[in-house]
Amino acid sequence: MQIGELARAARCSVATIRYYEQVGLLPAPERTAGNFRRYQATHLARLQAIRGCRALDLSRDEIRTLLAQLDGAARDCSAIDRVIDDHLTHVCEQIQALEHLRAQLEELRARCRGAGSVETCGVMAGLLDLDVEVRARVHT
Amino acid sequence: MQIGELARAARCSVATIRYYEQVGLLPAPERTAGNFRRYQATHLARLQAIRGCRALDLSRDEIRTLLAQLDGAARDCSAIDRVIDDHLTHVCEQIQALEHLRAQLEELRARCRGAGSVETCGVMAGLLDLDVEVRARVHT
DNA sequence: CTTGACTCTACAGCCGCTCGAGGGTGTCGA
DNA sequence: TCGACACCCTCGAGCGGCTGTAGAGTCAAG
Repeated sequence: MQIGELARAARCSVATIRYYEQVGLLPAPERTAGNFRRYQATHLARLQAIRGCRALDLSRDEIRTLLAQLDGAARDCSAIDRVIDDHLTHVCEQIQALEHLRAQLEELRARCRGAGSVETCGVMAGLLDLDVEVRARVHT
Repeated sequence: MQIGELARAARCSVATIRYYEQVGLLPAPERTAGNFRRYQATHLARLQAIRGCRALDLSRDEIRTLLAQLDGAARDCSAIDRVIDDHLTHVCEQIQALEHLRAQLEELRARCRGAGSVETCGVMAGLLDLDVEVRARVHT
């Protein structure tokens, strides 16, 4: 199986696969005589797991932790659970931050409501009053 | 007012201010004889507006659009409203994507529930089944 | 022998900063 | 006059998770 076929099977781009190899998520496969990567079924399974993790928005490091548990034949799954739990907490925090953001945006938009001019609009003025401390850190 | 004082007033870092200047959000101020930046009150107002926008997670380009409206002495505020509306829509989409993510994570975590070993845990197996197509594009 | 689909490496770019190195400036007190 | 110290300067690299480009090589079919 060469890289394009693997990419189609895992529904990701060829560049993404090479990137995963580069950062050590996907093991480097054997090469053909012409230096093409040749993948086995195990690679597809691992790539699908990685894509699943990314679909859950897990970071590179979190994914590495999970994969290491698989590889290490760990006796219990507590480390796996911890990664999932931590990430769940993180996702909930992000949701809360975004809800806060939405409320602020709605409040801001309400300040305009048909005011014609920039001066009377109140949106730009409202920007100055925002509580920058309670910054919604959406991207982490 | 030099850069450190401005940074304290706007509650951001000195490096951030230099970055905003570099990318054209904040106009380059005058310099002292010793090549230090010297800011006026107008710079603080503009910086606070930028920080307000960032607190709402507006992008560089969205902020540029808003600031251009301010600078251009535009007659009506429809462009401003459009930026806010579009961003609000975007934030709502992000929230929905994250809710979907949370549901998936909770479902995944439920698969373990005290299974001791990695093999019987079901979490790793669950990763393979995730609908990668409906990928929650949280970061845009 | 050529065409065309595929592959290779290496590097730059995106965003919104943040940090570090290696220097200069300006105001104190001793 | 010297040194200590806080502040400032520029330049360049780094983060994550890719994406895109350039320029070259591989391989099967016609």
